[in-house]
Amino acid sequence: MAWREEFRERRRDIILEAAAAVFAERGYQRATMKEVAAHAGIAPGTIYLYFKNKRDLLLAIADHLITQPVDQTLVQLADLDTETYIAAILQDRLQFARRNRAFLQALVTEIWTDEELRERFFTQVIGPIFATGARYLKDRVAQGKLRPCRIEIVVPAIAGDIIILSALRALVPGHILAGVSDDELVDELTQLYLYGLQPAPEEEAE
Amino acid sequence: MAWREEFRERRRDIILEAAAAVFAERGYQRATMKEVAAHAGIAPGTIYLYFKNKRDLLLAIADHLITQPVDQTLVQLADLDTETYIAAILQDRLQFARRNRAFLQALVTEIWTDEELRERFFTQVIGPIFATGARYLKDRVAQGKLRPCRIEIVVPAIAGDIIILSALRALVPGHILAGVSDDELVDELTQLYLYGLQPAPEEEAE
DNA sequence: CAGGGAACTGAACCAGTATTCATATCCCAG
DNA sequence: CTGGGATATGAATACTGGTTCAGTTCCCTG
Repeated sequence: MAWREEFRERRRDIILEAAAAVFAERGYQRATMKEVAAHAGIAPGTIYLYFKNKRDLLLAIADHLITQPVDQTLVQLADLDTETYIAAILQDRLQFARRNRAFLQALVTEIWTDEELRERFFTQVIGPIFATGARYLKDRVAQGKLRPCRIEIVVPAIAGDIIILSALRALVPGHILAGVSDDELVDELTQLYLYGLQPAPEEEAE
Repeated sequence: MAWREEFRERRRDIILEAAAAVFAERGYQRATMKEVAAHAGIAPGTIYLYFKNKRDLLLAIADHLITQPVDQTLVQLADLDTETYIAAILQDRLQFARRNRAFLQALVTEIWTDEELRERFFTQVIGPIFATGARYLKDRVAQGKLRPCRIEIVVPAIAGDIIILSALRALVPGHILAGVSDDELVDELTQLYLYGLQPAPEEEAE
């Protein structure tokens, strides 16, 4: 009997992924239930056996992100030296963005105008990520390994930057960041955040 | 006779601003022409005497941003020292974002799913801004006043960061960047981009 | 003051779409 | 094989909202 449950669960996932794909492609508002159904290979009516309505589908997309195992990676890496750690964070954010591209983009189109969705997303998804970063940074500063800084500004700056840059790259591949790879992006930003734009002092050879 | 033209022009602006406000508030898709009309204090039909259709209204919003005088500020400031200049850029971007909040936010909701709009926005608005920044940075690097870096990454990083942070602040004032002022934001980011997170060498007292 | 053109109005139209539900299909237990 | 519960279907429904246009108002000109 239990396998029935599982089957149902799997089908729900299929619909959810189809919805994410279509919403990401066309935006939540202009995407139609018919399109979502077609993409999932089912009839429109079937969706309503798994989700209350269109909006419920959107909220489920948010929940999907929320309930994802939060990156233990970041916690485990806390002993690495700063440079490696920052690079690891950036790398990790990039991969998260890539793995969940459709889900994230589906949300992005609605976040700006949907109070409830925004609230959910920021407290449940973004908040914990920032908290992890903040904890690490605070430690390092306390140890004198990083200069004192306003952590509540620096953390969103770093985490936001990598996301926005990869979004830019994906969105307008022709112009901005054309032909820049993940690794190049991570390297350059790591340098920027660690050492800034100051020229290296003369006496310290590379 | 000419004053008639001018009157017409002014009314067009009123409608455009109303549209930007309503689109920003509700998002382009869910905003109705009736709402725009009400906000402008006219009848729905009247809008169509000034704009072809709803989409034309959106494109006009983009054009409004495009035809704004591009910041001579940035060009004029090119002789300042690096720290002042970067702070000035960030300040300038913040003010631009503030002045055009409604127009920008109206676009943001659609950019993700509208190829044409995205193309326009990035080539006409973002492109020139990046170009100015890139030119400056290149000069400085050539003069040895900044370390060599991949300019095509650093410029979007800096320009994007300040925008995303101010957007975050406006969007979720309760959580992220609660109570951080423009000046604090600019100061902290300037330090970050110039000097990074490295602790200051011991021998150099503040 | 009369005539006429320009600007404005908002009710009506119609295309598109979220949701429902009567019907069909599937699949297992008896 | 067969009855029936669960599942799926997609045409029909109801409604929303962009756009039109016949009628009205406004204001200038002669």
